[in-house]
Amino acid sequence: MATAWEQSYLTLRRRLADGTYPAGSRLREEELAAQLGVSRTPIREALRRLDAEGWLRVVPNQGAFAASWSRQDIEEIFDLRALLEAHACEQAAMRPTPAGIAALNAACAAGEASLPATTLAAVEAVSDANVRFHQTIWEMSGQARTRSMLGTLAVPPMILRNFQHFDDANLRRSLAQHREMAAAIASRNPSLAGAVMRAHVEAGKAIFLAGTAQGAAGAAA
Amino acid sequence: MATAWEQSYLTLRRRLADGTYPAGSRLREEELAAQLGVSRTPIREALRRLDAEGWLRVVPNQGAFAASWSRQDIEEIFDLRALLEAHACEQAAMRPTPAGIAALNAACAAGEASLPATTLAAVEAVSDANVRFHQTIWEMSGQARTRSMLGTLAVPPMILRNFQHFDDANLRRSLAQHREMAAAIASRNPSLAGAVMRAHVEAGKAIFLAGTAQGAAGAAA
DNA sequence: CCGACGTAGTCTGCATACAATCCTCCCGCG
DNA sequence: CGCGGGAGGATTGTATGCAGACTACGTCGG
Repeated sequence: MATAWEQSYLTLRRRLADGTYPAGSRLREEELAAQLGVSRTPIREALRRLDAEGWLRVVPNQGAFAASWSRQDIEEIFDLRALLEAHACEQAAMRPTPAGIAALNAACAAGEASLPATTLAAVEAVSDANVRFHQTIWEMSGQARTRSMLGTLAVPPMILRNFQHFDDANLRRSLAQHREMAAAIASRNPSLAGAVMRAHVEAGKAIFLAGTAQGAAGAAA
Repeated sequence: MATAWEQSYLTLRRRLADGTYPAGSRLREEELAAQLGVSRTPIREALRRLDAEGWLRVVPNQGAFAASWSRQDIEEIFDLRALLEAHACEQAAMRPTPAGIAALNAACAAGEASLPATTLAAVEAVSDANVRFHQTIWEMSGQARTRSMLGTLAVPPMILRNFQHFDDANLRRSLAQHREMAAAIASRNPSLAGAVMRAHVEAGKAIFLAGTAQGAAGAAA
């Protein structure tokens, strides 16, 4: 078993992602400690890291508050994802590994196997495959900082939420782009791979912004 | 006065930047606590944050080790800087403020006033003006995550070290590029501003890599 | 002589206790 | 009735103590 603060960090991050703690809500240390069965010390260390990564905001003497995302935040996050994911994709295409390519194709196949995504479980399956695809590219890029930065951009929860807005055509287009990227990486074509990724993320941004047109994006659970 | 852990964080970060703690060296909690006049608790919280930001690496049950940068790390950092700084520069050029433009011009003037940079103090003065220029652009961009990500890329220490390698011609070219960017931002020309910034960072990368040609970049104090 | 094991020492991980700060609510005053 | 001030409670900030893990060194066996 890993350290208590690391476990707490992972648990809290997952809960922040899935909406267990709504945006803007206050997280009390003692309560979290009781829930996770540890003392306040490791909880505090986990909160410091979550603060550094933008999952929440710690105000001195006031406590931790779950982050909420405004429309401007959403746009910035997608813009940064477009930059960083394209960068990672180009790097991955410069040195593809057989294992990496196999993982990409496996993620593609897993996503396609869940179509048509008519149930929530199927949507989650596609989402999982999607996350695995992107994370595999991050790994293949060999860029440690790029990977960790993408990890702090709340990418997985955003992908999951976004998939609620995808219709069947969007899902198929998204998966087709994954196949395109996998092929471009396998054939060592960085500029193509990067360009497809940029388009892929920009398309996701457009769908996300359309889906939350006038709704309060930050309040979504 | 801020909290003890925040003070400790700032102090330790400065020492990691200026080489007080050499790359790879081990940082013992009790020793740091004694040096900063606090207990181990705030020190530990500061270390967690420095770990999250990449300044050091905390290994469970073994302690914290000051980060060392390989040539590959340096390249990745400059590549990310090129992406993110250009992005910030474009955003700043979309909504320039009078105060921001004034700050940019002031930083330019301060840098130029220290030329020719024949003494170490003059080099540091130019470096300070340089850092202020870049940070002003980050502020003007209004992109909170972009700013914080750039902050984690060890940019200030890298700029300072890099300036040791600049000759007079390089310094003048660098400052001329700053003037170019300031003008492009003032005239609301995002693509020009972003392009100049990309070139600016790429030039810095080339000089840095040439300067540390076969030397151990990570070991540099 | 070299390698493996055991043990003492040191340091980190976590829990607990105490101090300081902030928020809330109530009371008094204008 | 509205507003300012203060006491109480709640919550965070910091210090300390103890237990567990790792390191280093010495010793024993091959």
